[in-house]
Amino acid sequence: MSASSPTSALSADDLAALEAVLKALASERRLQILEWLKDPAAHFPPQEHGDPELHGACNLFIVEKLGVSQPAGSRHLKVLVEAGLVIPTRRKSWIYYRRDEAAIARIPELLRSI
Amino acid sequence: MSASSPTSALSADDLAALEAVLKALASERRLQILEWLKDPAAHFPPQEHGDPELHGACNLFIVEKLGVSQPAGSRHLKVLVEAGLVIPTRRKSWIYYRRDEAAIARIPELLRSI
DNA sequence: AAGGGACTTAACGACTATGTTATGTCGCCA
DNA sequence: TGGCGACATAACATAGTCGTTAAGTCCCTT
Repeated sequence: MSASSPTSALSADDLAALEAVLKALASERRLQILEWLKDPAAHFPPQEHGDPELHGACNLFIVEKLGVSQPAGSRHLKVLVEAGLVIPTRRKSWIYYRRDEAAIARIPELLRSI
Repeated sequence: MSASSPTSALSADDLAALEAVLKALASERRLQILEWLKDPAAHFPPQEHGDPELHGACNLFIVEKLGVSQPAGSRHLKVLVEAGLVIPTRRKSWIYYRRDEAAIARIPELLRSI
């Protein structure tokens, strides 16, 4: 995305890329996940393997806290991963998710050009 | 929305409100409209009534430039209005739309708390 | 007041999103 | 190595989005 100067015109490609990120974000469930992942240790049970600080929260914990079925929860996480907003870490037979703070921090900047 | 301090926790209400704005924005067509409305005079034909600078662009012009049917275009505009991102002005039998710059400027700030 | 132009509403179809349950796959551990 | 636990995939139902065409409403002009 060519977004750097605040008031520049946005190309069609810029708009499409923006739409993709916004679609991933435009879900209360997924916003909630991002919110929880700000502090995994505070929002999820202690994990035996996978440091909450380092690797984030386990798939199952997130799904359970969301209160939806396991496939539904996993799909939300997949959307966030594919949008580049969270980073998955496989460890043993679990998958941990943590925020990609750099990518998330870029979003307000992108929005400044709309 | 209680968003003011950058790293504060977001309430469920905050998340729902954010979702609403993001859903309105998560459309290439609507992003394109906002882009055009940055400079109506540059993107739309001259209008007899309704100053482009003051009142924005006419519904019909926007719809035509979008390249969709008139009801489809009007619905996109309605979404933007209901999200508080553009302001409609009725004049004669036309409706002009302009950006609500204050509301739009608030969005990146809101996104800083996710 | 009749007609036309601008927009809205209604009704429909296609596609996407989000949820479900059932079933697969696959790594770990006993 | 047999089985369980964690996650993925499949198949399906429902709801929302976005497009269409056809009517409806309503103001303006003549």
